[in-house]
Amino acid sequence: MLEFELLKESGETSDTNTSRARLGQVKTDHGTIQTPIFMPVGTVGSVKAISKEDLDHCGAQIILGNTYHLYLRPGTEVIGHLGGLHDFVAWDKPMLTDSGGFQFFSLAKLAKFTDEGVNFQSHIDGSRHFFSPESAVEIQMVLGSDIMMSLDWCLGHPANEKQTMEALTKTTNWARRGYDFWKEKGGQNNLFGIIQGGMFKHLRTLSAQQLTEIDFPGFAIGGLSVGEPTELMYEMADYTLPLLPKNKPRYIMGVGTPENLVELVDMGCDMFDCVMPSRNARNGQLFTSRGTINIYNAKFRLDKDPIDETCHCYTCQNYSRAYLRHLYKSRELLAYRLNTIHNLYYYLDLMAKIRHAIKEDQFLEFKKEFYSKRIS
RNA sequence: GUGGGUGUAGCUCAGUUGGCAGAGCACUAGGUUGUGGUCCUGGUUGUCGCGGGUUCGACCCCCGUCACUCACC
Repeated sequence: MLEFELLKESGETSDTNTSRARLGQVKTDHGTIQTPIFMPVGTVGSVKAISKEDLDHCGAQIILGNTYHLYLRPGTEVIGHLGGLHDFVAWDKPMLTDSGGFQFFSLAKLAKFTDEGVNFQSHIDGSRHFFSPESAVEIQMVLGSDIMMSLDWCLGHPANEKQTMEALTKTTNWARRGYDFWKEKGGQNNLFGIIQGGMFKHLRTLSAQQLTEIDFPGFAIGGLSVGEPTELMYEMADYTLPLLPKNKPRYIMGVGTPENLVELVDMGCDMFDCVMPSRNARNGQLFTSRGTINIYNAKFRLDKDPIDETCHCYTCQNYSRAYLRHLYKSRELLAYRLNTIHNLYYYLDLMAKIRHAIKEDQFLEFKKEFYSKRIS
C-alpha cells in the first residue's frame, strides 16, 4: 500500500521565479519517507561498500534495488524463497525497485525490443532471457518492492522524433499492460508509471497525458540525463513536471548532481536516485559544501583537515584528507567505505536541509546560500 | 684473473635493416547522472652508463672505459 500526502507547496517568490518546491511524505508498508528525497542506489541488493548501519548513519530512508540485476543473480526464486528482498538484504525500511528498462538502454547491444517485451542476453554469462511488462511487475512483486516501476523504453541523446515516438508508444502500452497485470494479481497500489518523450515537448505532453490516464499512485520522468546538456535536461524537466498530478509523487530517475537536485526540487520534483554519490566515492570524487574535490590530488598529501569542515558524517568526524588520499591511492578497501559514507551523508543531509528550508519558507534563501558557498 | 651477459623514464623492460626514443606501472590532472565501473580519458618525466670513432645520420656498428651480474679458475 502506498499513500502520498502533499504537506506543503512552497510558492516562495524571488525576482526571477516562483518556487514550486513541495514538501510531502510517502507511506509504504515498510514505513514513511519524507520528500523531497534522495534514494541511494543498491543495484544488486547492496549499496556498494557500506552496511545497513552506515546507511542509517547517512540518514537513508529508502534504497533502490534493480530488477534486472536481481533477476539474473541471485535469481527471483532465491529471493522469493528467502522471504523477499527486505529479509534477504536485512533492510526493513522502504525499497524501490527499478524495472530493468534502463539496463536495456545501457546494455543496448544485448537487448532487442519487440512489442511483446525485451529479449536480452545476460551481461554475466551471455544466457538469453525475456522480460515482458507483466514479468517485470511479477518479479518486483516477488521481491516485495515497496515502490515498483513499470517496464519502459529509455532512449539516449540524441534520438530523433520517430525513434522517440516509438519508444514512447511502447512505454505507454507496456505501462498499461503492467498495470492491468498488477491489478489482476492484487497489486497494492504501489506501481509507478514512467514518462518518456525524449527532448520533444509535445511528446512529453503526449506521454504524460497517456500515462496519467492510468491510475498510477506516482509518476517518474525517465529518459533524462542520458547525455544531453544540463540546460536541456532542466528545460525538459521544468516543462514535464507541471503535467503531472499534484497529489501524486514525482520522481526524476537517475538524477543527479547536488545542483541538479536543488534545481529540480525548485521545479516541483519529489524523488531522486543517482549512482553519482556512491560511484564517484569509489572513484575518489567527494562532494562538499564548496563543490567537489578529487581526494587523490597531490595538494591533500599533508592536509590534516576533514573533507568538509561543516560535515558531521563519520568520515569527517574521524579522518583527515591526507589519510583518505593515502587510503585511496593505496587501493585500501576502507577508502571505498569511508568515501561512500561521506558522499551519501552529504546528499541525504542536503535533502534534509532542503526539506527543512521548504518547511520554514526559506527554500529560495537556502538555494542562494547553497550556490554562494560553491567555489567553482 | 679468464670468458660471457646486462646497462634506455622513478621502477620493470621493449626498441625492427643505422632514419623524429617507446610501453606498462608509478606520478599528475580531468571525467563519471534509473551502477556491466578498483573504471575511463589526457598529461609530465630521458646526458639511451661514460669517452672516443665510423657515418649525411648512432640506443643500434667499431675501439676504449666504468658499474652490475653469471660461469670458470
